[in-house]
Amino acid sequence: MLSNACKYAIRAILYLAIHSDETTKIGVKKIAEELETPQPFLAKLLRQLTSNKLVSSTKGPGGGFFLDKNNKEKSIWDVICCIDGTHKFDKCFLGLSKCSDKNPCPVHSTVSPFKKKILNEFRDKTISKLVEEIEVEGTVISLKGFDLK
Amino acid sequence: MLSNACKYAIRAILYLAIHSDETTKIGVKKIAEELETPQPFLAKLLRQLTSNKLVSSTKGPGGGFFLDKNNKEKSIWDVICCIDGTHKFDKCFLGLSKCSDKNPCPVHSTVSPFKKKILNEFRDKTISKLVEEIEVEGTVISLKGFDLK
DNA sequence: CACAAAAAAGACAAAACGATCTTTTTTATT
DNA sequence: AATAAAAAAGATCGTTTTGTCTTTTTTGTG
Repeated sequence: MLSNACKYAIRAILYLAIHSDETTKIGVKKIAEELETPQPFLAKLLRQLTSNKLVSSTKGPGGGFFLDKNNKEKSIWDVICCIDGTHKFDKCFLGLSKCSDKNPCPVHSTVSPFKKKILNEFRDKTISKLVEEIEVEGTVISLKGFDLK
Repeated sequence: MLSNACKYAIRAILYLAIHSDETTKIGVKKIAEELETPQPFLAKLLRQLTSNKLVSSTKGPGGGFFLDKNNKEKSIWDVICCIDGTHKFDKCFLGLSKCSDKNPCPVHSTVSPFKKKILNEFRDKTISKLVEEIEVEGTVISLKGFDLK
């Protein structure tokens, strides 16, 4: 479905959304440990996210990554577009370039409704809203080891 | 979502389901041309499908690939398992190994219902049933060039 | 200022995926 | 028996993805 890179990126953003803010910055090392992801690889992804304004960062001692207000108004969809590209969800399930609602492939009617719904959910919900829901529902989870908090 | 290999394989099976039977066998060359897929690559995939009993074949002049009755009772899901592996649809969207209904990741509730439904559709519907539906609905499409028939 | 902590940048390596090419085996036909 | 058509088998190659490593830049602190 998504690339590894994209999965790491989403988890990192959610981690930052929960644990960081303008005054609490977090270094790659810490993030990679908590998420159990390869550290240098994650560093590269964070750079990409930073240069696309999805994450903020400061250098030097006490520096690190964090989400500011603008960053928290972004969506999961923005992250997917940034890492995996825009066409992750609009491509035909069977890879046919001309598949569409009007000219459907044999599985279009099965797959298309779900893709549309998921796309909408990911596109319309901000990171901050998503984190809020997670916390309200009590389903907050440490992304490390995956234990309930 | 699916690998290229798997997309080619599904299209090839559907093509064979529509155009072949025990007495009408089709060679790789023809199939690859019709589906506009790389020929040697498709040949390798057809071998894999054949050795897994999803497709039948005979060698020699007049030989080729076709679907027999058993083959037509298989499902799209069988094809996906054969080419991309069993875990294509049961893995967590964020790649977390321990994600489940009881221990959900932050996007589990969004993604999970859709994955389950699609999985069921692909698993429960036989190739022959699928082709039947396609033909009844009049949405039969040549997989080449993707024009309505 | 010197130092150390951190991100930024980019070169490099390994594995998976996509695709091609050549050779071998089987088999129908003449 | 010879030939040719077809799948089977497997060696090879290029690209993308995944991941590591080293160097540079920035910046806060003693």
